[in-house]
Amino acid sequence: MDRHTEVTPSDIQEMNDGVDTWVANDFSGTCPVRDVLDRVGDKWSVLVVLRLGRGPERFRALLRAVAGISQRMLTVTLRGLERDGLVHREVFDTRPPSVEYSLTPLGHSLLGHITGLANWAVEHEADIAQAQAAYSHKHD
Amino acid sequence: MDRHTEVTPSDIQEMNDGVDTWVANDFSGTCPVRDVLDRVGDKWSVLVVLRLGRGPERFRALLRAVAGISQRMLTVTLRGLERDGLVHREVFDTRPPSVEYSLTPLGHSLLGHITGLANWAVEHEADIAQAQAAYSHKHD
DNA sequence: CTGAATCCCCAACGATACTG
DNA sequence: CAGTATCGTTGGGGATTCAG
Repeated sequence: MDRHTEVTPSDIQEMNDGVDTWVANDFSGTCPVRDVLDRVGDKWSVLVVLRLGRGPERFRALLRAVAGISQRMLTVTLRGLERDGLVHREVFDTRPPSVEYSLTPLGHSLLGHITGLANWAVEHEADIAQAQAAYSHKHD
Repeated sequence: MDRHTEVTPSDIQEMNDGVDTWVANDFSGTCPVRDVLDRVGDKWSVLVVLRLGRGPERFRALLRAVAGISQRMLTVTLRGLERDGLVHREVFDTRPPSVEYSLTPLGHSLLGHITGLANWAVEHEADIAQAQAAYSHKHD
């Protein structure tokens, strides 16, 4: 099996301990998962991508749609996503100016996975709350 | 469609703008996705869960396995995951003491999704780098 | 070996005000 | 409307030390 091609759960189970280099190792170099996490793992990127998964949207609409995000952070987040090629920015020369953001094909390819995460979050909301309660109980 | 049951990409496309409350909205309450992000969206949780997806592992082994994590952060991260019911902690009364960490069923259910993310990261490593290069070029 | 406690710093983030 | 600029805060997390 060649690394940097595909990683399935079963592959992971099969990998040997000796020279595994795909993730979570102290190899000298960079870990692609670490990179993505540093990038998309911030406070807002996932929520913005998730929202744009519904379709293109303008700045102000996004600002209203994403709960709690500030104007500044929306700008910063969108710039980051644009820079990484996940989001496309299109300026319409109107008055007043309007800018539309949309997912690129790359962004869409990510959307599927984080949608899965979102589903998981909704589905297991209760389980986590319950686990927390049990934990608190065990530790006074 | 009832919220808090299942969210598929197609569902997302179909949702109306009026009273959508599943995510990324300024509704008065809590967003499950926001919650999970605050929890698992930290610097290390995903990598630790990913690693434990390969099988149970002891503290010291995890410390070596997860690139760059400090002793303190491994402890903190594991506590958080344990508290949320994603990780099980088992103490063996030996000398010296040994503690084994493993994924709970809930943790395994999450594993699938973040493995998908890991795959995506590996697969699109190059695309992102290329997008970044193009972006830097366009903006001097 | 596992892990708690302490100290400290910096980068991420929020609020606000200003511009084209 | 869509940003940019500036400032202040905070808490995440790294290094280190101590303990069972």
